[in-house]
Amino acid sequence: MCYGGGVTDFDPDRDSAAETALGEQWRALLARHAATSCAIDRELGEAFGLGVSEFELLERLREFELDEPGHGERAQALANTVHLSQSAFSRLVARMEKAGLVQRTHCVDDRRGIYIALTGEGRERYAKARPVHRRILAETLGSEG
Amino acid sequence: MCYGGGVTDFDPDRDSAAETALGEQWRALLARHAATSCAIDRELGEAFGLGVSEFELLERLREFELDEPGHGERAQALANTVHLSQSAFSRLVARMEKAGLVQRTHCVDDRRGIYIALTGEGRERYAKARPVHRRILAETLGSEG
DNA sequence: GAACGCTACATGCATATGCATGAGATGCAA
DNA sequence: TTGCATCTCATGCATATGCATGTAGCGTTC
Repeated sequence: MCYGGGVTDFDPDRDSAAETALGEQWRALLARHAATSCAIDRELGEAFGLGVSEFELLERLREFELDEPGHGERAQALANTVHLSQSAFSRLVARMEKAGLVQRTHCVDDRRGIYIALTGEGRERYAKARPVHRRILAETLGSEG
Repeated sequence: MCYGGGVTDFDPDRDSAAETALGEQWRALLARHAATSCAIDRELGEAFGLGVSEFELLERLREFELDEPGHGERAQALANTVHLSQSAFSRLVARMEKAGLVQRTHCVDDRRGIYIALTGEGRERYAKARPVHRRILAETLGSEG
């Protein structure tokens, strides 16, 4: 009889149960990420000229600012929080400085580093964009458990 | 005394509890997505010349193929599954055809549409890449709950 | 203090992406 | 049949990204 196959069967075209679960988790993550970041890019882009990365950076800067009002934050400390390569982060900051949302200043104690700080315009733009951002999160993440 | 503030206080710089939860969920999603897709791009890129989108397309094609061996799948049906714009999807298929992984054929019943099918090389590449992909998912998604 | 390695950020280059548009095919209406 | 709207995929263009590299400043060793 066929006894003996059971759970030890191996089919190279089939995942194990654990693999299947992870695969579904990954697909769900991809779908959510696409839907949400797409909506953010579209709505915040149209209304405020911001993308996902731009908004994230504004938000981190605002948090740092509330936490410790000062001269801004080191670039290195911020780069990790927005999931960009060092070069992409450098350009992101350059774009946003050009747009008047942030300001770069060289550190006095270590002239290799730079501080990045919100401008008034950046603070204002973030305040306006935040409700929209939160609404999008509620719409795209809230209903799906 | 300060009685009377309580839960009705509104601070434009603070989220409600629900907003905070969604915000954290979104940041976690961003972090996981970045870590996982980054690892996939790096490892599958080095070993097999595949990125996240390339692997996803191979996987969908393989699934369709196992489900119903035939002439391939309509482009339109696949485009939605990989979270790309129509133009990006078109170019993805073009790249992969050039690399010998898939094959495009015009539909006979509707000559506007195309069928996309795995080649032998595509099937083989997918079979080799899949264990690596699954391992990365286990490493980046498995441990984080 | 000169030379060396290391760190922090900027930039050249190749590429993947999205939007707008183009090109070909279909179907329907007059 | 002709004309027109629609559909499916491809392509021009602008831009964001990553990798490799460049540039400037720091620290250490001799």
